[in-house]
Amino acid sequence: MDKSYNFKENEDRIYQNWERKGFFQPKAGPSRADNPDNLKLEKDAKPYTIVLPPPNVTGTLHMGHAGMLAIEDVLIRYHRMQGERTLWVPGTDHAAIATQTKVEKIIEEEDKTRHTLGRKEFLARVNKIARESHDTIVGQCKKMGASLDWSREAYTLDETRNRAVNFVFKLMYDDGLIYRGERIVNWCPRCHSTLADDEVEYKEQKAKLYYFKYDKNFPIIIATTRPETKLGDTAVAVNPKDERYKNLIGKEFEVDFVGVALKIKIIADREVDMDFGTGALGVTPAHSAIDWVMAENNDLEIIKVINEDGLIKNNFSKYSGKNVEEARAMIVKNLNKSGLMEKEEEIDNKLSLCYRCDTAIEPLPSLQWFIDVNRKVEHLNGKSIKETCLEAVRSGIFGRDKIKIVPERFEKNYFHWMENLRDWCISRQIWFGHQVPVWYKSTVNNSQLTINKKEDIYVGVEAPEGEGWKRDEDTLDTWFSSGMWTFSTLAHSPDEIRIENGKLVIDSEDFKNFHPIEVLETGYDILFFWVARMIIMTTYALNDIPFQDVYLHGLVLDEKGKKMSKSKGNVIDPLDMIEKYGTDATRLSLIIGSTPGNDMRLSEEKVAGFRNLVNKLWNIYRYGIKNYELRIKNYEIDFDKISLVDAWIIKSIDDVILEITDCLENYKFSQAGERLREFTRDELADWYLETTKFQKSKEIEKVLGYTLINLLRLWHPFIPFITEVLWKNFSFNKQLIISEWPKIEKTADDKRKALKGVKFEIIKNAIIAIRNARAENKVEPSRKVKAIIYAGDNIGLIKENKALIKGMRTGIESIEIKESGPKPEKAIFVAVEGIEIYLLGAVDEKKEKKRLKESIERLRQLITMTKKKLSDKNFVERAPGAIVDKEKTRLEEFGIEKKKLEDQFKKL
RNA sequence: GGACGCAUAGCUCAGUUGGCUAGAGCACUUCGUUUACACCGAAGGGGUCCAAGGUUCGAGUCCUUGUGCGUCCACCA
Repeated sequence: MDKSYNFKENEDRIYQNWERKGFFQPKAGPSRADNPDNLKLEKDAKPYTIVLPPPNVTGTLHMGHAGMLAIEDVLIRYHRMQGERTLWVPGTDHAAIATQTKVEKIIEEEDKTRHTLGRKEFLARVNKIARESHDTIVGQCKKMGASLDWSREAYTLDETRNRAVNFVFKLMYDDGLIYRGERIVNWCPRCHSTLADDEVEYKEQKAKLYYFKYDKNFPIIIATTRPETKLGDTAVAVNPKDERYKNLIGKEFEVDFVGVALKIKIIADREVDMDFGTGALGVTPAHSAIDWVMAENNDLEIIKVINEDGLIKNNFSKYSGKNVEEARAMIVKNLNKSGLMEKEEEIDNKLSLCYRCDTAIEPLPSLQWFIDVNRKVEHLNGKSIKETCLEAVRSGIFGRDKIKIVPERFEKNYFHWMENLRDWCISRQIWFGHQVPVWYKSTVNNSQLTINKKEDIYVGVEAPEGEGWKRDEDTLDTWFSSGMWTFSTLAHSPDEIRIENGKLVIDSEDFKNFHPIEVLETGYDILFFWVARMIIMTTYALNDIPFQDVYLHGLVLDEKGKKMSKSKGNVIDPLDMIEKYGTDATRLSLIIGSTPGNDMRLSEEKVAGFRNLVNKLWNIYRYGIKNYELRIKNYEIDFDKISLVDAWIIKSIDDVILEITDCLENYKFSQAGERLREFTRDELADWYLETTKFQKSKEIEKVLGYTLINLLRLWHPFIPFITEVLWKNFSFNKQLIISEWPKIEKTADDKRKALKGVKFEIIKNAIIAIRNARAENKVEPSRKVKAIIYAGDNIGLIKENKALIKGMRTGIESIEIKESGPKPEKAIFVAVEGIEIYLLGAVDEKKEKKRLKESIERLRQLITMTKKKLSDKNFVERAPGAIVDKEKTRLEEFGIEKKKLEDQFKKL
């Protein structure tokens, strides 16, 4: 064995071996110990499912993905070892807008646009790039050691998923949930496309705020930065509390605004800020989202002023055909000329820009498809989507427990978002994605702004029969399809998806076995985008929840706390880290120190640190194998033959098994990793292994073997590769990945139960005391010294382990042990002779006294409190009997403990 | 403007329902190369747990207010 662990020799090889043997499939597990090649789990084994949040096929995986893979793989490997039928479904997301934009940028360099290429050829280009990206992503997942079941891989835009999308769309349409309506969208006049809200970029700039009246007879001065849109005003809104305008509310005026006739109604709206401008807002329903809502509430006429090229539409006299800047200049000029302009003021303004071309966004009304979140439907037991989704997390629904979000505080965010949810716009004017499954009679132009007659629209899974139908050119919001991810991935061909009695049916074994999934592990940044959408889609389509738990991880930031991005050049590539430090170290660096919902800073030093830890583990085994025969048939320990240190380490690993199991059951990955690190280095390597160099125990092979095999099992979910390599040193014919998770037997014999593990601490204390004594007095290392230990009651213990104390880096040549000395009896005292100083205490008398005093005081307080509690009628009446009994028991225990401490104190 | 979060050692962070002397990693100081490991070992220094007030026998932990920082949502007509 080499001095250092060579991960490069092992990782790819082992991954291929696992995959080839089918260990990533749900049938693999520890239940068939005798025949590892014929894996089969009992049918009644509990299923455990995670679906991988599908990475976008826009490029390569970053550290955030790596962290996600590491955490999910820990869960999957742990549950696999628990004997559950474990399934982790891989897949990728077509990420409609992101992918299309990326490809548009590429073809832009060839001086082409998607329009010059045409839909078919453009999509071919997109698909090619998506496929390349997909292959890279799959390779990266494998490098991370992720035990994903590749035989079940899915894609959000493949045929099976498309089938599910079309069916659910149709179901919702038939239920009246999906409707077509107008809404203000962010329109880029240059790209000729709508933009999602998060694709709009804001730029701080100075802008002019113009104060003017529409005409001489109009009573109110309004303020605006965009006079050209005022050609489409149909109202002026004021705050209902505003005394200045109160008496005008409800009145209507006919005005001549720079040569264009307008009808203006004065309306009241609480949204209006009384302190901005004149406190009066010219309402332009067609070109402002807020105004649109006001128009809906007040039943105002909608006049469109600007067209899709950013030009003023027809019928606006001389302004028609001008672009917005020209029109603005003309109107400002006219207002000045006619004396209607009151003043111009410079203000700070945020300009909305297209993130692609920096063109100013034009808010325009456009015909879109929506999902009504407030309509009550029979399919949801007469409730609305909103109500259902709130209930699913608040109290549970469809007979399931409530969906638990970890960390809990995000439940508040979820409720807040869901309560304020508006109808979900699901159509997008891009080509890459699930095309809306709607056809129109060819006599109707679907980009027009009129709503079609009902008989001219066909909604279905396949194209309609007959001539003259033309499909809607729009595609669906990417979250519409990824919202179905937990169940759509469990179908493996389009035939398995159908509608029955107005409900979606997934007719596959996998769906029956694995839905709903156990936990959705994803980033908190997509709680609303994705997690909420999954709850919407699943509760509606299946009348079930998509998942029981949601675990939200944080973002992986660079060491300065900044988001990693290519433009900043601060990206740490997971593949680089794997190449340099190995997958195991990379995984640990992402798990330890990462707590749910909190961002994490990552540096290369951190990864290097964990490489060192992995190497430590390697050397622990190297030592063990070199010095002991560990390939033995059984590791049953004869408790009569073990030494004090053996008992200590057995007790310790047993405790660790319980702790790690508890941590993993409760999503405390970081804590589990830290505890394992502590045990591995501080307890096993630094103490137990050191003692084996000096102690003679007959059972040492079994004890060491028992400790090591359990340690490997506990570490395996975190660092799968090195643990699998080391596992070979033991006499198991089953690979570690499908071995049992360690358990502490309930039927353990009395001797095991009696293991306290604390006595060795006394020896440890003596050794540490001697080391300290030497260090503090700066003894030359070569100087040979003699130690005298006053051991008190522990004299037997110390005597038995004299050799150990001498050997454990104490630098002591000889030891004399005395029962009593010049100091009190209970404590151990160490004296180092042969040098100037004479005596040092292992236990500081002053400190000890203080500690005892404080402990006694605390117990006194506890007793007071408990007595008070028990005498409180309210408490006794309110608390169940068990709690009252518990309090009584505690009171007794406190009393005994207090007495003990008081005795100790007296002796001091 | 609305909501949520964070503030603990020089740095990065743990600290589960209030309860042993507030912990870890890195960094720092001193010592050490004894055949598992220099990708190493031993010992050590360093904290008014942001401030003020409150609840409690007891607060890093719960409540209120303030300060600083961050994130998300809405958005300035």
